[in-house]
Amino acid sequence: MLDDVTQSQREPVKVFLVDDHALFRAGVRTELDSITDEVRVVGEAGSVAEAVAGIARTKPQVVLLDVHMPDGGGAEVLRRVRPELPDVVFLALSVSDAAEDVIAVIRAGARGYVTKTISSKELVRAVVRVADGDAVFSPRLAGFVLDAFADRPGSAPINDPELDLLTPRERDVLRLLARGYAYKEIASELFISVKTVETHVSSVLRKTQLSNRYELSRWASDRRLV
Amino acid sequence: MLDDVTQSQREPVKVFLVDDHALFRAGVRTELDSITDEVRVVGEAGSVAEAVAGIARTKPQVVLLDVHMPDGGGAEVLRRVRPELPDVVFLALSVSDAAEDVIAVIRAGARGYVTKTISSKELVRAVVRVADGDAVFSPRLAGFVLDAFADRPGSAPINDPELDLLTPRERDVLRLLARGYAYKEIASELFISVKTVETHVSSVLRKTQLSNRYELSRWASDRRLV
DNA sequence: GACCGGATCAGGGGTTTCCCCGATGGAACC
DNA sequence: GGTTCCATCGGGGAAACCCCTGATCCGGTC
Repeated sequence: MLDDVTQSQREPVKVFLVDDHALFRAGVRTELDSITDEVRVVGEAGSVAEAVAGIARTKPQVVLLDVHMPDGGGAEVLRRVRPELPDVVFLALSVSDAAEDVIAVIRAGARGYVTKTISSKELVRAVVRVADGDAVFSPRLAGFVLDAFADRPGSAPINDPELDLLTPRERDVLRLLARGYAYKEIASELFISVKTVETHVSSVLRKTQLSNRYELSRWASDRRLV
Repeated sequence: MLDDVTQSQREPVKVFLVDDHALFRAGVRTELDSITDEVRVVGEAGSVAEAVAGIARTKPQVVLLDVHMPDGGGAEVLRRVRPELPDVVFLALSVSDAAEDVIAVIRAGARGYVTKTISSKELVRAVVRVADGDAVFSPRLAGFVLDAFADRPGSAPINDPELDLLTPRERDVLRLLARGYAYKEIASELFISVKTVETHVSSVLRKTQLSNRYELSRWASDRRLV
């Protein structure tokens, strides 16, 4: 926020664009390249796989990253690129202003999150700032991260739309499941049959949109259910 | 960052100062009250106890909070005030730019952290922004929070006798396993066959004395391998 | 050169998980 | 008195997981 460094004195910041809409990429590229020489677009990609390869090849300083893409989220790109290239800075650029999207991509290592309502000029400024090591967020979005980071003051295990959907019995099962119990063990613990356990697990998986009990285990521990 | 709301149109933001140096408080109060009518200082305190009482009495929107005080840190004020007055916003204002100070006070619920090198004008702007629900950090400081929040990829996983027993490849497999990847996914990620994945998992289970991959998942996340 | 450990792969077999389907009894709500 | 939701149970099947054994190749070490 307070950096008055004279940008014109240095090399342009090398930027890589990741977004599954070619038209959007073209727009951003044109805007960034035309309005300033502070940034320079060195490559772009329309999928996770392309992004991983393209970033490794072009070695940008900053990656502008769409959060939702057909073959995986922006977080996936982060997870695959960061181990190899820890110095690349990621700035999420998304239509979504949902807290869970922001948190997920920041948790994966992005250093900022701006929505696509941003103007070209502001985007340039945001790119330069993250390249300088600053964090950049659209208004309100930083609060999501801080809330998630802060110790909730007594405010209990966390409330979530998905969590509210679960019935009491489903939570019982989930608690044990997350602790590593096998279905059979859960069954004997709760005095119900394995089949009933399966039914509950199925419901939980469906309601949480997760695909297996391993993710469920992590999901539950994120929510302090264990 | 992008809010162009006309401040002059609304009520001044009510600010409470907490700092153990009376002279510093006087300076801030004079500056804030003189240079603008966007903010108004409604009270001040030189200790944690005074702060808790004063904030409850004056009901400010924003509290400027020193991090280090004789009878407890700023985090202590936060912990005691927030349960009663959840709508009060805290902005840390400190000489320290140490990561642990920043993290501690943000974890306690502060919505920003600026150092005392800030100018009066910038401080006013920072106060207004946090009152608007934005997060405000001096340059570089936000990065500390994001780093602490992000899943750490390289940064010092815990060491353990069992962990030392694992071969590098076994750790690769374990990392993905703990993230909820299926064997098949791990195989394609690491360019090995499912059978090899099974072998590695078996070795890890044997070495860690655990009985299945769910326990393994929790074990790994306890050790920050994920 | 022999030995050992790490990494890779494979076969075979048993267990567990997951996902369809359907069913019953009870409570709550209109 | 029907409808809806919850909790319970089951069959059948596909996929994934776990374990055991055995095998090859490679890079160190003694």
